[in-house]
Amino acid sequence: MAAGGGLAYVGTVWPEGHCGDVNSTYFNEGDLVGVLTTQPLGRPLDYKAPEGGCWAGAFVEVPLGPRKVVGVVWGPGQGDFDRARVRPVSRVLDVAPMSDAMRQFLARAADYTLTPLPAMLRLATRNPALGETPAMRTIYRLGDALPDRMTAAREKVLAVLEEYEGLSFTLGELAEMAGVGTGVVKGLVAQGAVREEEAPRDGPYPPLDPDHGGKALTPDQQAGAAALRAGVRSGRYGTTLLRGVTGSGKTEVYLEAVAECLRAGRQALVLLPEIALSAEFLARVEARFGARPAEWHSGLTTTERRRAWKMIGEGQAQMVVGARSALFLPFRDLGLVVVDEEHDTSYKQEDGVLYNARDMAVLRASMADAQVVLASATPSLESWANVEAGKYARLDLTSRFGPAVMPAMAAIDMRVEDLPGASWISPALQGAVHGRLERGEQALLFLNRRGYAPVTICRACGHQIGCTQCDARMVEHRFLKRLMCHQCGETRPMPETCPSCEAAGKLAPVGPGVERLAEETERLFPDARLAILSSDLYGSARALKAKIEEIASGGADIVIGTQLVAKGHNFPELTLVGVIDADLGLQGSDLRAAERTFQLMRQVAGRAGRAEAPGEALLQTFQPEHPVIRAILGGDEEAFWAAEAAERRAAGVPPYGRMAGIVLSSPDVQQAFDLGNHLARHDAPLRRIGAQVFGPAPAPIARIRGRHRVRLLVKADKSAPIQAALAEWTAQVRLRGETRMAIDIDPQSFY
DNA sequence: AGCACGCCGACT
DNA sequence: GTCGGCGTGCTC
Repeated sequence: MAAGGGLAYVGTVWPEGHCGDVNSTYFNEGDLVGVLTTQPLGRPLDYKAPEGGCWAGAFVEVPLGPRKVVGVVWGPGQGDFDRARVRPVSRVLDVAPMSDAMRQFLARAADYTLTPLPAMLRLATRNPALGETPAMRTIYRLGDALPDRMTAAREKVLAVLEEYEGLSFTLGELAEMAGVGTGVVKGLVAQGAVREEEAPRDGPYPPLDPDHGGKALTPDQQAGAAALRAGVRSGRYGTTLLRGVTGSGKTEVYLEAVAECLRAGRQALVLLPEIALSAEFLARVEARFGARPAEWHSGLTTTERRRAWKMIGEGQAQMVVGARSALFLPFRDLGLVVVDEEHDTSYKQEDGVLYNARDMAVLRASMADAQVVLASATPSLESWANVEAGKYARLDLTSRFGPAVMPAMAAIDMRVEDLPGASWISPALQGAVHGRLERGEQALLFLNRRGYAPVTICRACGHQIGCTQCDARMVEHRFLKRLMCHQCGETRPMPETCPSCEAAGKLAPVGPGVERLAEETERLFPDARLAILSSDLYGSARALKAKIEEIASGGADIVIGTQLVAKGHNFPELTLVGVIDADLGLQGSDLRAAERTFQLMRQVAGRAGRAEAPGEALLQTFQPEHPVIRAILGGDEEAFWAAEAAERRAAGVPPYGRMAGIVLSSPDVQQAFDLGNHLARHDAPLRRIGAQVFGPAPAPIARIRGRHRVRLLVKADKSAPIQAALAEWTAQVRLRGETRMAIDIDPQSFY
C-alpha cells in the first residue's frame, strides 16, 4: 500500500514488495531494457534504463523517433540493436508498476486472440494522462491548536473531523457535514485548530465492510454462498457456474463471495453487461458493504477514470464494478471475478481487439489464483459444456426469491389468429393485455427490432431502400423522421419519391419495429400510458437508465421494448410479457440461433411476475412445433442444452470443436476476394493440424461503410493448436493498400 | 500509429 | 522545372 493513505504521491519510490511480485527484476542505470509501447511495432524495443534505474513493469516515457510515448518495461533488452543507437528511457512515471502476472496475462491473451501485444497493452492502459502529475486539491484535517473561543458551529466542525479521523474532506464537504458555512472552517484554519493540506485528487476509495449489511438468505442461497466462500478461501483458481432463474437471488449469493474476498484482503471484480450497470445495482452493493465500489465503464469522466485506474493499481479499491474492459485494469491482488449474465453476447465485441470477456476472465483468474463465478439464468452452451466436462463447478438456485414463481408460458399460434394487414398484436394477446390493465398491472410487449419499419418498399417498382455504404436495408425511424442504416449508423431524410423510379407517394413501410408497434398499441389501448424502451430513443445511456427507473417505479402501463429490457432490470409491477415475434431469432442459418433465442425468450419471460402477482408470458409464433419454441415453453432447460450439445458435438462445432473467422475487407471487392482465394489455396499450415478452410465467401454483411467484406472460416479439432497454425497461415500474405484482415477466434456467429 | 523518403503526373 | 499524390519502410 502506498504510504500515508495515498499522500506520499509525488516521487513515490515503488518498493520491491509493492509490486505484489516476489521476483520482479530491477534494472540499474544503463542496463538494456525492453520497452513495450502501444505503437504497433510487434515487440519491445531496447532502451537504456534511466538514472536511478527502474523495475520491470515500470510505466515509462521513451523517445520514439521525434516523439515521446508511454510504454512498459517488459523485461531485459534483446541486445540485437546497435548499442550506440540505443536511447535512454526519458523518465519513469509515478504510477504503480505493472505486475509480472499482468504482463503474463496480456501476453497469453495476445497469443490466444492472435492480437499483437501492443494492441493488448492499449486495452490495459486506455486511460488518460498517465504521464501527467496528478491534480491536487486542498483538504482539511484536525489541527494541533484549540480555538481561542469555542462556539457551537466550531464544535460541530471539530466533532466531524474527530469522528472521521483519517478521512479527508474538501472545504465544501466538511462544511456540509457539520451543517455550517465554509466561513466557520476558514476561521478555525486561521486559528490553527484545523489544518489545510494539499492532497492528490486521486484518493483511495472508501473502505467496504464485508459484514455491513448481509440480507437474510434462503436455505438455497445459503448453500450457494457457502460453496462460493469456500472457493474464495482456498486462495486457488476455480470457476463456478452459478445458475438461477430470474429473481432467484443470484446477486445476493455472489456478493457473499465478494464479502469473503474482501475479508481475505484481496480485490474483487464484478463484470456486468454495460447496459446492466445501473444505479440500482450500485445501490445494492452500497447497501451490502456500506460504501460505493469503484466503477469502470464508458460513461466515466477523465478524472474518474484516472482515479479508478491508479487506485486499483495500488490496491486502494477493494471492489470494482465494471463493463468488460474492466478485466484489463491493473489489479494488485485479484481474488474473485464475477461475470454476471455470462451468456450475454455483448461480452464478445470489438474494443479494437476481439475478445470474449468471459473467457479472458477465466484466463486472468487462473493466472492470479483467483476464483471465477459465472452467473446466469440461461448459461451459454460453452459454460454448460465446461460443467459437463468437469472443468467448472455448478451451483443451482432453484427456488425463486420471495413469493413469485416463474411465469406461466404459452404460445399464440399466429396461423390461426385473424390479423388484418399491418398489425401484429393478435386478439389473444390483446385480451391478455386488457386483463392486466384492468388489474392495474404492467404489460411488456417485446420486439427485438429498433425503429418504425425494417423495410421501406416502393409500391410502384418494388425497390427496397438500401444503404449506400453497406449491404443492408435502411430502417425507417419515424421518431427521427429519417432512414437509418443499422450497420454504419448513417441516416438520411425520409425521401418523398422512390430513389429508383422516382414515383411519388408510393413508398410504404413493411414489417414492424418498436415504434410501429407502439402506434398499434396506442390505437388498441388509447387510455394506457405507453413507454418505448429502445437504445436509440434516448440521447445518452444516462437518459436511458433514468427512463428505465421511471418505468420500474410504475410510470407506464404498457412497455414496448427491444432486447435491452431483458437485461437485468427489475420491473416489479410487470406481470405480462407478450413476445411479438418469437420466430425472429430463428431465421437464418446461424449455429447459435437456437441457443440465443432460447436464452432471450427465457430471459424476457423472466421479467414477468417478480413480486406478489403471478406472471404470464405469451409467445406469438408461426411455428409452435419448432423444437426451440417447444423447449422454451416446456421449460426443461437440461433437455434443451443436452439436445443442443448433441447436435454441436455431431457437427464438430463449438464448444466441441474450434472455429476461427477471418474477415478480409477492402473498398475493392476483387482485392478482398483475391486475398481470400490466395489464403484458401495456401492452407498447408492448417492441413498440418487437420483443420479445414471454408470460403472465401461474402461475409454475412457483405459491405459495411463502403468496405467489402469477405469471410473465411476455419474449423479444427478441440485440441488442435489453432492459434499457431493461423498465425503461420496468415503470415503468408502481406496486406497491401486499404485491405484489412481481422481474425476472430471463437466467433459468435457462423453464417 | 506517425513521419520521412521516394518515385511518378499536372501545374505556375 | 516543382508541387504533391500516397505506397513503403522505420522507429530502439
